[in-house]
Amino acid sequence: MFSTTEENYLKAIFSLESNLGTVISTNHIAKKLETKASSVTDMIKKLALKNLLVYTKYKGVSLSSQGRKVATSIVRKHRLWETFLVDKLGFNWDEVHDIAEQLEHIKSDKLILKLDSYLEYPQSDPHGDPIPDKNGLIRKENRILLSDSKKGGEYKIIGIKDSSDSFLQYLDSLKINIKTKIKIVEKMTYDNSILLEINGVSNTLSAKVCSNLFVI
Amino acid sequence: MFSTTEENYLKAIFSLESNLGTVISTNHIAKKLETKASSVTDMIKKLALKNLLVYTKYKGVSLSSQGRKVATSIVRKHRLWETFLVDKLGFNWDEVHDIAEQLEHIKSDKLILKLDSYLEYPQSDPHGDPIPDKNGLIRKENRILLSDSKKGGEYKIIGIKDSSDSFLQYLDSLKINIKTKIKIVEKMTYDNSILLEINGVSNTLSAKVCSNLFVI
DNA sequence: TATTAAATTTAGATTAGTCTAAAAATATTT
DNA sequence: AAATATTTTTAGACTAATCTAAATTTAATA
Repeated sequence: MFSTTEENYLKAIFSLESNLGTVISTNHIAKKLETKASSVTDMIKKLALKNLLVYTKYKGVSLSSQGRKVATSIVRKHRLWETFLVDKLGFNWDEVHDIAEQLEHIKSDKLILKLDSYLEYPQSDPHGDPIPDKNGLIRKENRILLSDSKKGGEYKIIGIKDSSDSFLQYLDSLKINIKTKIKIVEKMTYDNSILLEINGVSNTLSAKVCSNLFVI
Repeated sequence: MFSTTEENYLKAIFSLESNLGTVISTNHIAKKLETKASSVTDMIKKLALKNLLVYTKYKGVSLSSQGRKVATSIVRKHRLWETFLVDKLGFNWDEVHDIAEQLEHIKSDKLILKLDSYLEYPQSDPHGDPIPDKNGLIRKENRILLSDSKKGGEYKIIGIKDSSDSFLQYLDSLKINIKTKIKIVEKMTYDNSILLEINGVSNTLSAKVCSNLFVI
């Protein structure tokens, strides 16, 4: 149906739309996919022709409902495969992105149905990101950033904003994981760092770390 | 390292060499891959340049040890994935070929190590074909064709020669599977069909079926 | 062995995806 | 509002893999 490249463009545009909430420019996509603006122009013309996105010259693109459907189905596959790699094969959460990036393009609806069932219909992937359902619907938690937490409050880590390998490894060293429970001991106004307690152990997290952790 | 297309050529040549035991001609490969001879010439030139096979103009090709290594690693991945699809995801044995055909090209050594371990180091795939080990070594059973069995003998089905969907489905209808035990009641000289017993039930298998089943 | 048939290779074209460099449009700044 | 900077698009070229049609080599046959 669609080439791997086409799927990657749709996924990238979907991700940009979700984060920026605006029409997406050629340069945005080029940066995201580490390619040249001219290549992007070529591809978005092609995707527009297939009615996967709406494109106005010099004005950027936005996904059509059909394009969004394709994009979310790729995201669904990516997150199901990541869950499989961690939960079943025993990979660490910082090792699975590149492999899932390949697996997400395998063409077989039945495979994904069976994988979903085998994993017992997970709601979120190893980084806490929600797994879209068969119809592309993405449940949204009323999560907040750890940086917006309140002193004295008790929270649970439920998502990672920056899922880079280095950040995930740093979280490992801090014994912070999805579902880890924390208590806010103090919020430092000087540098916006937070003093908190994890399993009875005190620790200080920098402002940068706090703005990349979702809690509930 | 290698493109999906290159890998498919190497796999096809490996399969042809295993079956024919000769130097492989351009036309052989073209037929196997359902492509044109001219395309094959282009690709084998390229593979020869990479030292994956030995090519003499107009005389055909044979895999180099390096090429054989790549080919067996693809076969290994294919058969491990087929095993996963049947044993873990619950696919029927006639449904897995096309999906494994895609999965075999996923690039990650660690993934295959972990998959192998997760499947508990299987020796053969759902069709009874041996799974090459990490070094590309393929254990060979001293199996025979059912057509070469002896009257009165007791055997076990251990492999399928023609793994086409339709044959596999026909075997399903006969309740014949890998590991099924059979007893040869009579060998009909007239049409080379065989009368046998499966779990106490008598059945006649045609010469064609018997020449596509491996037993031990 | 000369002729015909079959297999193989070459030449040139095509498609998908990418790139560089130049042109055109839009944004920003003075 | 004019000049400059940035973004975007176009034009033309490149690579990988494929194809058709023609040319060449090898095999088969009379």
